[in-house]
Amino acid sequence: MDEGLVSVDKFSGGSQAYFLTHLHQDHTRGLGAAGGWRHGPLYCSPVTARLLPTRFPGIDASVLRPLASGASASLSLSSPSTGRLISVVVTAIPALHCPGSLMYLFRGDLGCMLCTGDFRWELGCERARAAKKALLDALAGDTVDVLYLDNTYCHPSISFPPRPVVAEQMVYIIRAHPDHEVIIGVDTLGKEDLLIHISRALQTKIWVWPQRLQTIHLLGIDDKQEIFTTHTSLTRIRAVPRYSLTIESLDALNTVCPTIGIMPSGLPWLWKNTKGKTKSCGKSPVKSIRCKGLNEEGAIEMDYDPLSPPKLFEKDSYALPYSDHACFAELEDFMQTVRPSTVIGIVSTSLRYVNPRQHFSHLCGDNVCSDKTPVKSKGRDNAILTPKKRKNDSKTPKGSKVRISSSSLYRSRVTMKRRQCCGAKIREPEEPISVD
DNA sequence: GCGATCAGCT
DNA sequence: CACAGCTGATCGC
Repeated sequence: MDEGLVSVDKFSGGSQAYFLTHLHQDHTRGLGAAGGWRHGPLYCSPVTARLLPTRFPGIDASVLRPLASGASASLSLSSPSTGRLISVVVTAIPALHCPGSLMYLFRGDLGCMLCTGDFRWELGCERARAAKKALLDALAGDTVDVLYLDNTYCHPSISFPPRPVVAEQMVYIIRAHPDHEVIIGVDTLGKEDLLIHISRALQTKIWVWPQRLQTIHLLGIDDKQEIFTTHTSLTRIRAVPRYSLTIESLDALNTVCPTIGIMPSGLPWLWKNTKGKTKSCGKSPVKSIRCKGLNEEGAIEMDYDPLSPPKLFEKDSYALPYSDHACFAELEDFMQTVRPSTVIGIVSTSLRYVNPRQHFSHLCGDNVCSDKTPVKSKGRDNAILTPKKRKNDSKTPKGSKVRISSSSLYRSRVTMKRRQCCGAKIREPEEPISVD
């Protein structure tokens, strides 16, 4: 296969065109290289293009090639080995992972390849049905030779409800704590729909940290500032960086006033109650919930008890299966729809890499072939058609002198700089707990 | 001294 | 466990 042509979510150079699926940090490594991005044209969604300069100030707007959902672009590449022209048409498909997230379908002289990036595939929701139609339209009957699949939750034991259902559960939980402050853990991008739903249902504004509000406004959400605020005095509900929602931070907040924490996440081990039993994928839920108007049947039955959701910690804090990645049934439908010749998972860890072929070989065209998927190192396998020189173990050279002097001063400055650029870690926002 | 990158952690 | 992402240490300019 010809190499050095196109890269998806990989920005180490050596390609002729670059594609960014969405603006989460684990997909943008290499984009912030010194002196700005200059390796080649960078394709992404218009939303991502709008947000990019805030994350990567050095980026030159002239290299950006915004591609709207459903739109196509023609690429004229040249083969690094023969110099011959290679024509490729790329089409952007909504990925429904976070704002601005896309899949990319490549068709042309190299065959047909689909890179999902991270995606969700809730076919009970209109948005996903539209995405499915866009994908089928773009495919136009072609067979996908290689599918690069978001295999984050590629295991039959993993299922979660559509996000609107979980959003309603969240409203339910907050309503059940009318006198509590509420802390919700979120990332730098994503789950805006969830927060908007909560705000509207409870007629309450939601506090976010300043950089998060900037992101929201760049997304074109809440221009009239009716939903989000950076003033804690206006609301009891706060969305804080996910990593800052800890036992310690909740304890600290509870010394001031009663506070619950809510972690919307697909991570299965979070949905355990205090006795350590997994609830939402277990056998007999205590109760189920009906949410009306979410699909044609008018209701979705839930295998989840909204009255006593799993505890995040041993406190009034909850984990909800609100996932921005497809669950197993959704992956199965996706595989059924695409029926690729080959599938490769884009997510892997050193401990557990779930090869999608393990579960979906019957949905692949080449299931007679032996498994040629390379053994994965920790990280994501995002590159396509690029020189596959992945360095697996870059050992840190030892032997340099240990410098101790002024290091603490240096540390704090680094931290301050990062906070200015990326947004601060918020532990006890604007709460006068102990000011010293 | 500074930015980039890695290891470690949640 | 680690979705995505913070933190501190270290490297190289």
